[in-house]
Amino acid sequence: MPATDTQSALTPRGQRTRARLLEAAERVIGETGYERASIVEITKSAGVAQGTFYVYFESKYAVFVQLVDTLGETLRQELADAVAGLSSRLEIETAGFEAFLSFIEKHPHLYKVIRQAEFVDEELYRNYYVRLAQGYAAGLRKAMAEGEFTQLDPEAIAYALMGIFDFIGMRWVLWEGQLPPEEARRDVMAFIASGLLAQPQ
Amino acid sequence: MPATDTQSALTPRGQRTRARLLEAAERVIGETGYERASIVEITKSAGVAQGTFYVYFESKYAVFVQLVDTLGETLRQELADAVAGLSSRLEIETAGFEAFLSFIEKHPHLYKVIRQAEFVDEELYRNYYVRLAQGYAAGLRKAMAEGEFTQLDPEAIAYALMGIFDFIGMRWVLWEGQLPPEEARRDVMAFIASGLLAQPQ
Amino acid sequence: MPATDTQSALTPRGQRTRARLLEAAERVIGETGYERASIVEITKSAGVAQGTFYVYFESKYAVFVQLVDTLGETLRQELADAVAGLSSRLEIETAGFEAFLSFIEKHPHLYKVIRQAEFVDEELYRNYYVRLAQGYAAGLRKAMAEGEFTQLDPEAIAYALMGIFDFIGMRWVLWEGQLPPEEARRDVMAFIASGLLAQPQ
Amino acid sequence: MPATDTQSALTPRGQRTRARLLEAAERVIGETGYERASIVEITKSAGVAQGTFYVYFESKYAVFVQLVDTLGETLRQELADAVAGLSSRLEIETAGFEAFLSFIEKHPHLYKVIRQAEFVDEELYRNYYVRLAQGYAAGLRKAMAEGEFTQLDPEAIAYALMGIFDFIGMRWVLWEGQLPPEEARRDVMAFIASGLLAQPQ
DNA sequence: CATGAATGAGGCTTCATTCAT
DNA sequence: GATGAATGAAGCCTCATTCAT
Repeated sequence: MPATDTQSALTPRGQRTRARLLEAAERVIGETGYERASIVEITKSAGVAQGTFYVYFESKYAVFVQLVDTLGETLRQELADAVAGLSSRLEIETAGFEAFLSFIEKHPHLYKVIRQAEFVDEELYRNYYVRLAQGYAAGLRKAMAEGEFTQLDPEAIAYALMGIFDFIGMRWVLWEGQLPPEEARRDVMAFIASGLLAQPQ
Repeated sequence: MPATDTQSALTPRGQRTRARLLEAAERVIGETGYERASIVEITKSAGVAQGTFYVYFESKYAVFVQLVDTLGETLRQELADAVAGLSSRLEIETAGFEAFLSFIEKHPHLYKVIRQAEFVDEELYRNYYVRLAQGYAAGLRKAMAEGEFTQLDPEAIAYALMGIFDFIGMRWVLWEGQLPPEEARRDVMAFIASGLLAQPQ
Repeated sequence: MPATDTQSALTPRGQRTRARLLEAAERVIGETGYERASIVEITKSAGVAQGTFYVYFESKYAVFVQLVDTLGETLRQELADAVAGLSSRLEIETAGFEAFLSFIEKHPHLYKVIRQAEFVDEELYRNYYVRLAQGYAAGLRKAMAEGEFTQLDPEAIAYALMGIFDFIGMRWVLWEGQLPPEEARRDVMAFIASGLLAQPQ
Repeated sequence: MPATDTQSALTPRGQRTRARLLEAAERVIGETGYERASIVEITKSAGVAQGTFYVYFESKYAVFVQLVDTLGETLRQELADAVAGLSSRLEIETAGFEAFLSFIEKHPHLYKVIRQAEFVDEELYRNYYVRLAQGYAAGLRKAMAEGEFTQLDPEAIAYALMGIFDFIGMRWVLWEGQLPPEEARRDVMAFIASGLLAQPQ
C-alpha cells in the first residue's frame, strides 16, 4: 500500500519529507549501526511521526539499500569528476585518492554505511566493491597496456589500492575526523607510484 | 553473578562445554553477525540449553570480547612464528602476508568477528588495529633506519600495508574461500617491495 | 526511547489506555506484589498487548514509582480535605484517622503498594513516611505549643500514631475488608487522646 | 530425596553447614528481599556449593518459612524472658518495648524477613501477628480485669501497641541502625502509659 | 556430604510494522 | 500526506531446581 520507492509522483512537500528521512537514516545508521538504529530514532531525528517512515520506504532494509546505492553513485560521480581531463594514470591515482578522502570527510556517516553492509546484505556489499574494482582494474589495465606501469594482475592491484585507501581513510578521516597529514598522503602516494613500477619477478 | 569467565576451577566437563560454546559463538557470530546472532542459535549450535551459556559467559557481549581477544592473540602469535628467524624485511613481509592469508583461511569466522567490532564496540576495534599497526610500524621504522627501505611515514605505510592485506584477504579468502592465485600473490608482493623503495618526492 | 511518561500530547484514546494500564498495575501489583506481578499479567488485565505497556511507561519500576507518588498525593489530599476547617487537634486526629481508614478501604491495592516499596526502593519508601511524619509532627508541635497537649517528642509521637493507624488499618481494612468496628475505633481514639495528655515523667 | 527439614539425624558437620546456610539466608533475604535473594547468593554467602542448599532445604520457600518461624520463636522467647518476674503491666510494657527494640537491633535482617512475608505468604504473615496479638491481648485483658487499666477493646489496643513498636523500631533501629534516643523512648512510654488509662468515652 | 554443571521456564524489554484517523 | 497508537514476535538474561559424580 505505502512506500513510494521511486521519487515519482511526490508533491514538493513529500519530497522534502522523504529527503529528511533519508538524511536522518544516514546519520542514525552511520552512527549507531544498522541493527541498533531504530525507526523511532530515525523518525525522531527527521522530525516526523513514526508512521511517516512507511509512507516513503517499504522497510528499514529498503532505506539501507537506498543509502548504499546513493553512496555508490555519489562516490563514483565524485571520483569521475575529480579525474576528468587527467591523462596520466599517476595523476588520476593521486586525484582519486584526494577525492576519496574528501568524500569520506564530507560523508562519514554514508561511508560507514557501506562498511555495515557486510553484515546486513553481503551481496550488496560485494557488489559495491566488485563494481568499484572493475572500473579500477580497467583503468589500470589500460595504463599497463600503454606501458605506463609494469604488467601486474590488475584485479589484485585494484583491491590492493582500494585497501590502502580504505585503511588510510579509516585511520585518519573516520578516527581522527580530518584528512591525513600532508606527509602521510605524500608518502602513501610515493609508495603507490613506486609500487606500480615494480619489476615483475 | 555466575559466569566463570576465568578458566579456573572448571572440571574437564565444564572446559569442554565452554570450548564448545566458544566455537559455536565464533561460528554463529562470524556467519550471521553479532546482532543477528542469537543466544538461542549459539547454544543450539553448541548442543546445550540456553541457560548454559550464562554459566560460562556473562553476556553475549562478553563472548564477543573474548573472541576478539583470542583473535588478536592467535594472529599475533602466528605472525610472530611465521617470521621468526627471518632477517630481511622483505622476507618478513612476504612470510607475514602468507601467514596472514592462511590464518584467515583457517579461521574465516574468527576473522569476520573483528570486522564487526567496528559496530559493536569501536574502541575494541580500534585497539585491535592500533596495536597491530604499532608493531608493524616499529618493524618498518627499523628497516628504514637500517637503509633497507626508503624513509617514509611508518604509520601511514603500516596502515597502507594492512589495508592491502585486508582487502586481498577479503577478496579471495573470504569471498572465494581459497588463497589468492599464485600470480596475484606474487604481483602484490612485487608491488609492495617496489613501493617500499619509493624515491622520496 | 518511547514511554510518554508525561501526559502531554496524548490523544483521548491514549489517555484511556494509559489509565487502564495504571489501574491494572495497581490491581496486579497490589494483589501479587511487585516482584510477582508480571507485565504480561498487567497488560492482560488491562486488555492490551504486552508491548503497549512500554508505549506508556518506561519500565515496570517506573509504574511502581508512579503508583507510589499517586498514593502519596491522593492520601495527603484526602487527609487535608478531611481536616480542613477543624481547629482542635483532637478533632483533627479523629477526622484524620477516619479519613485514613476510608482511604485504605477505597484503595486497598494502592495502599498495599507502598508497603512493598520497602523492598523495591527503600528510599522511595522512607520518603513517603518521612514526608508524612514531618507534616504530622508539625501539627503536633503546634498543638503542644498551644498547650493542647503535653510536650512530648513530636517526631516519636508522630511515628507512634502512624504505627497505630497502620496496624489498625492492616488488621481490619486489609485483612477483613471492612472498617474496624465502632467500638475499636472509639477505644483507639480514646487511647490516643489520653496518651497525648501524658504527664511528662 | 534430599531436604532434611528436621535437624534429626544430622552429623555435626551437617549441622554446621545447615546453620551456615540459615544464617546466610537470613542475611541475604533480609538485605535484598525474598524475591531478589538468589540461591546462588545465599550459598556463596554461606561458602558452600549451590547444590548443597537442597541437601538441607526443600526449596527457597522452605527456608523462608523456617526463618519466619525462628523469628517468631526467638522473639517470643526474648520477650518472655524480659518480662519474667515483673508483675505490673506497665513495667511489663516498658520491658517488652525495650526487649523488642534490642531484638531488632540484634537481628535487623531477621526482622526484615517478617515484613516481607506479607508478599511471600500472606497467611504466614498474618499468623505471626495474630499469634503475637493474641498473647498481647490476653495480657492486656488481664490487666484491665484487675483494674490496672481502663477497659478498652483489648485486640484493638494490642494492634495499636504493636503498631507503635513496629514504627518506632523501623524509624530508629532499621533506618538509623541504633536505638531511639532516650527522650523518644521515654515519651513514647509516657504516651502509652497515659493512653492505657484513658477514660472511656 | 558435598559439589558444580546443566536445565528450561519465564520475565523484562525492544522494535519493525500495521492501521485507523 | 501525516500521525501516533497498538501490536506481537523475538531477544537477552535470571534463577530455582535437578542430577551425576
